[in-house]
Amino acid sequence: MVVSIRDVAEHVGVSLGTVSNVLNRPNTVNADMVARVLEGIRELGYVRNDAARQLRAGNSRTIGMIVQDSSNPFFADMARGAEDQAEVGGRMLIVGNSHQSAERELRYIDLFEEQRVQGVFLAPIDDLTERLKQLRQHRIAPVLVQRRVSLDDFCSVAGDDEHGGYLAVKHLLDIGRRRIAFVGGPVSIIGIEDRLTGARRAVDEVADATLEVIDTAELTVGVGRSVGEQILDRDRGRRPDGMFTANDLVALGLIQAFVMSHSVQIPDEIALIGYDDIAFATAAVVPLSTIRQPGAMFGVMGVSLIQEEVDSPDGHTHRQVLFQPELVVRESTAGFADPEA
Amino acid sequence: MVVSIRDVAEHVGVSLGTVSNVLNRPNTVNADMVARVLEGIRELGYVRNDAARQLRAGNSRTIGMIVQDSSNPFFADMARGAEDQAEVGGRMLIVGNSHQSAERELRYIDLFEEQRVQGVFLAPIDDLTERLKQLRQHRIAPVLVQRRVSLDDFCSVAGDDEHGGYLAVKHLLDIGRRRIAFVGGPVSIIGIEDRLTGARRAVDEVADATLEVIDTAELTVGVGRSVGEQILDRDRGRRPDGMFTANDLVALGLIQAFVMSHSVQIPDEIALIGYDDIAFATAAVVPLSTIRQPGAMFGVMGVSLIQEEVDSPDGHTHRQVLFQPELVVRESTAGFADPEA
DNA sequence: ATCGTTTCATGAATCGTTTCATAGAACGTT
DNA sequence: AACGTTCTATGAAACGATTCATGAAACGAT
Repeated sequence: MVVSIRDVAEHVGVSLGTVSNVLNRPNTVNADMVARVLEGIRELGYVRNDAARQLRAGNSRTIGMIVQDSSNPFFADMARGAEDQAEVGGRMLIVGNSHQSAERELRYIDLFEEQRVQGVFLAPIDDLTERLKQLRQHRIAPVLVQRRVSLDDFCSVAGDDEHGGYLAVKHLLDIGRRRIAFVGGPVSIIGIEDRLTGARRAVDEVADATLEVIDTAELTVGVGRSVGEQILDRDRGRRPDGMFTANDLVALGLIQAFVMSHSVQIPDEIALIGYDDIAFATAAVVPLSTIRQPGAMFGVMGVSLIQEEVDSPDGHTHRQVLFQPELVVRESTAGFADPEA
Repeated sequence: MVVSIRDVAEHVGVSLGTVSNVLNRPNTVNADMVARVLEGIRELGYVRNDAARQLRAGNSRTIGMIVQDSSNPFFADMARGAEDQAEVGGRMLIVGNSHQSAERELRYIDLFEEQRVQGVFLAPIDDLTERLKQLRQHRIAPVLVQRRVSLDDFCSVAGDDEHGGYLAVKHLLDIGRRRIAFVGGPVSIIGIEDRLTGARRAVDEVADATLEVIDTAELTVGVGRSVGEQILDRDRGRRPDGMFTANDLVALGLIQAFVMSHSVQIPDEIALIGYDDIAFATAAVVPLSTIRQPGAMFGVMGVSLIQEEVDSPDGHTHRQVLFQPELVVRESTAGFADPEA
């Protein structure tokens, strides 16, 4: 019923080794023999059994990726970039979604290890240094999305979050805001802490500026909305006049809350800036200023680094690729002096 | 170097079959034997080789999914639902992105077939009936996202697009619009044609209503924006007063174009309604009316159907699950009489 | 005719697991 | 003590591919 390489061999009247050679090294086989075998393969509808191939060859052709939140367009962009790059190298990408659960993250790592993927690309929630080193014993190359790791052990891809945070708040200060609020958390999410650090540095440069930190459990539109309502409950004087959110989703939530209330003008009373520059930032009620990160490039580069390590396991030295973020000014902070002007 | 089940057996001093039993049928093994073996597994850092497991067992524990556009939040929702449901059954989901290329779609099908996935969940671009039937020879269950298929051959999941299209345009007519435009295409995308059919039916019910069809090559924000600009180029009298787009992304693009022009009031001059109810529809400049589809449920149900077929291959009869769409009214069509009032 | 090369097909061995028929041990019953 | 049951451990066989040492065939040169 199920056609194996042996069936093809018998059908064509050659040895099974020859069929394998046609599949894997056609140039070592006589041209018309190749043709005959391929014909046989077609006739019998043979499809290679990848499990057997992998068992014997010892390696798979897949790369595993773990994202923390697939409904965040930024991660979706990253995954797309990763997938495109994987395809270039003739590999497949398997994507797992951890939903920011450290447990699910570990489960996926186990799964990927059983599958003997060539590499794992992930933004770790917990500290996984030891676990990831174990992966190496199965010749699996881990690549991280993260800035500060024990640099020597892994390749990594990251945005300069500290600088991004600085840029964002510097911009708020430049347009005259002084009561700054940072909305974000938890610290486990990559780079959040750095963005806050950068924000703090910018605030410290201006004498009368203050920074309030509003901690959140996750970074979603819903969270943004509820933080927004919480702000609306305050007396006007006690509200921030400039808010920097750890990602665009939260900012979009804030915008919704403020606009629906009809009681806060953006950016007049509160200026807003997000992070990532997802596609929907432009389409918001009030188009959102933000710090742009090249999401797809993160993915492309992450997978490239895996491919580098896999293709030359010996002469490989780990690299840390850092992308520079970029300020994008839209209406949620505009109608004022250009920051550079 | 690499630890196999045999190494574990030797290390613990039992037979290799016993180790396998501990892994696969622990209840048939004496309790303290189980403990000793597990201890050995831990000590040696053994990780099961899934390729070997699969080769011998004959089946994989993965399900393949092919999405047409992973950056569309609707598909992202679907993928998330599919993944969650796969995990419930202890399976993994592999997601491939066809970017609406029939060729890439076929490549992924080949790949999935080589991997002997348990099922494939996809919204076919081309007619794949024959190819999908071939998959059955490898006991791979195909499940489609699509309404009209040769019903007997496959399970499928779909939204009632005809009804959805009807609801959308009926709503536009109810608020007094008569010059309706439908924006969407190509027909290859699931359900587009049906949405148009439904739209047409609604228009036909009203004597003085007209329907203009604006065909597009894809369904993205960018396309929406350029259609919007094209509308703006027309004399005011020749513009539609109600527009129905084949998905929310296009509608968001239209909104951007209209709002940026400062020359068209939504919904006063042109009322807009989209399709899918992606999360960002609420957060748009003008919150978008739309036809809601339960994206995650599509994914959950699709994978469930695969599991049904896999778990009882004999007594299986194919099912077609149809989800009813729902009208969601927001500001892009509101400020008028409630459709039901 | 002989020899050396080159080209190319062969098939046994192997990868690491699961399965299953077999048999030994332990226990209760007569 | 003999027998039947139940429980549990054993290890050879099989899954389907790839690899590689081997040798046959074809060819050209001497």
